[in-house]
Amino acid sequence: MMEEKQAYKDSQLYRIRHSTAHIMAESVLEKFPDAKFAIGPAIEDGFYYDFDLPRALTPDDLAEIEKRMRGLIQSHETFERKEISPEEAKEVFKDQPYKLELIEGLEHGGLDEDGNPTDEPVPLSLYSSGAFTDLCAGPHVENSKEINPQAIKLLNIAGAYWRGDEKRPMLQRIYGTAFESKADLDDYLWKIEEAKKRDHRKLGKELDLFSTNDEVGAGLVLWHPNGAMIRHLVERYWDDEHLANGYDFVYTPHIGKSSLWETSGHLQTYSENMYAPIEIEGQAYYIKPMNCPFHIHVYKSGLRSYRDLPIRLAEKGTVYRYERSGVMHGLLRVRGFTQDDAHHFCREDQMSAEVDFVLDFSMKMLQAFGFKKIQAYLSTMPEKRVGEEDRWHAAEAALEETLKRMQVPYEVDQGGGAFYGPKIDLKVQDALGREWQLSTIQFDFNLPERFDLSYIGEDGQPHRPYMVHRALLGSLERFFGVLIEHYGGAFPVWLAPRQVELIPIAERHNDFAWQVAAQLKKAGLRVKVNDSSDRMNAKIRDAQNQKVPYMLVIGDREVEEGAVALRRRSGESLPAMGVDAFIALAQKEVAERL
RNA sequence: GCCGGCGUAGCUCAAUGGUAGAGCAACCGCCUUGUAAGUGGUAGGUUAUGGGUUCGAUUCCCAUCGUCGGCUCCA
Repeated sequence: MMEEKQAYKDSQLYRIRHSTAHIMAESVLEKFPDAKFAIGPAIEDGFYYDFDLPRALTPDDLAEIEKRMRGLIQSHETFERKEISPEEAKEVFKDQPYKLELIEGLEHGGLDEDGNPTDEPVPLSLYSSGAFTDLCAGPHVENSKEINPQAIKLLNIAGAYWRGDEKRPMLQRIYGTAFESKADLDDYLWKIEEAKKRDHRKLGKELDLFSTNDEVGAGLVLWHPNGAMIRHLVERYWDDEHLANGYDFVYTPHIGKSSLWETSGHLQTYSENMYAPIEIEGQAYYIKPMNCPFHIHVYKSGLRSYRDLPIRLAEKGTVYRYERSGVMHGLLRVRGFTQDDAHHFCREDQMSAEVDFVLDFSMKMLQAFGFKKIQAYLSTMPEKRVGEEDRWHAAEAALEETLKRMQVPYEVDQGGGAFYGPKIDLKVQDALGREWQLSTIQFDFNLPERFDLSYIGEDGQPHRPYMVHRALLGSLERFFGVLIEHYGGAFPVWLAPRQVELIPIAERHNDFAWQVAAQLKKAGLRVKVNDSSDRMNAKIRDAQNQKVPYMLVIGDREVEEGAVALRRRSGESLPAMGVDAFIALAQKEVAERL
């Protein structure tokens, strides 16, 4: 991954994108001579440039700028590099406050153009192309004729804080992209279109899976019967697997007294994300943003022996967190959600086996839902932290050794751990190659201290257990959103809310259809009979749009033979088969989770 | 929270400073059908909410709520 990023930075595509950003800035400056410009790097799928402009941009502006860019590209501008001193640079950019700030930073080895800290003063360079000169380290193309004017596209306008700091001015950011060929651009735009078709918010409506509602409140999800059926199936599988793997289930309340959250430290460090307290009988109660303190109290409810460990307490715990109004996004970022949470308590000598177990278990769980490509991220000890250093190192070693042993591809984020412990996050890749973080496995050196957790060791003395938080699916809401997009709404048979749609051709076939439906239901299949007076074609279209995996057409032939004619949602039609044969086929595919 | 856009029937969308229209869906019929939309009719809206400007606001202005694209945040 790291190598890939470096390779991209060295590539011609990167130079094309970065240079296209400059061309864009040139055309924006032509249109708004007083524009102040900030930074304009190439990014993963394109580029952007931030401007401080006298008025808000409109989509029409974008079209106009894009058109002008093509003209500039075709005028074959050369990109010329020049090294200069900070003093010269300040003179060149005397009317550009953002550039002056960058120069200051570079001069003193503060931050570079990407906002990364640099230790030493960086040599300054200018790149000039056409009428535009920018403070820029490059690299660029030599001439704009290397840019294909048919392979550029401006995508959208958005607000962005100067240097990502919400206390600084809000600038206007134009996102765009560029490719080497028109075909590559078209592929990319196709992928964006495809992603729109799979958008879980759109599919959630079309397939009647879930909704949110003004009156209920933002970020609070209503699961409709279809979505709730899928959730039920996910939960049922999750329950079975947990029970088979040494977990104990617990149920805990949704609110707890303020003293609980003081002990846990959440009131001191997490209150910004917590809902306001509920006062009753002179006590303040808080809605839980996390399940941990409750699980810890289950642990603490009795004296624990080293023989009792490991203890694995699991709960699909619903939590509420205040999220700022602008950050909610469908099911992926909400205010009320259910974590598939568990806390492991173990001895030091069990830690390695426990980490092995939980990583293996996570991977199997994710794979069961069709996510085959999984990438791990290991985050280690940060500067600001609690807990003894040797415990940190022991935990990090256990995590990393497990990743190696299980040959899971991983990246290390040095110093990226939470203040309370190191962690592994797992990201899955979906059908379009997008990454989504689902699982997290985190050590905690904070709460066991705060709640004074202990177990009695072989030596008769109390010892502090190691504690691990983990969520495998993350939250059921987020997981559902990712699942919808991964399958594009065409859920595998075992998860499809409706597995079979029976399609009688004429009214006289309805009775037989109902008989078949009864048989299928008995066999555990989820079935609907479409006995409306619609034409068969319309019924097929409807079932197809609802992405029902099996459509069973029933006409005179089928009634006579006691058979059904299977059409799959792939469009494949099979010759008529007996009802038992269909049940066997469906049950096999359900068992295989196809 | 911030910048910008948007909010009209269940859904997808149209229209206008003089109290709104289509397609699909729904409902009632007719048709009885062989692998992606048969057909006629009926009903459905305080144009998100609250305030303001105006003789008159759904349209213009303000606020609130929701939502979209980003930023920021993501213990």
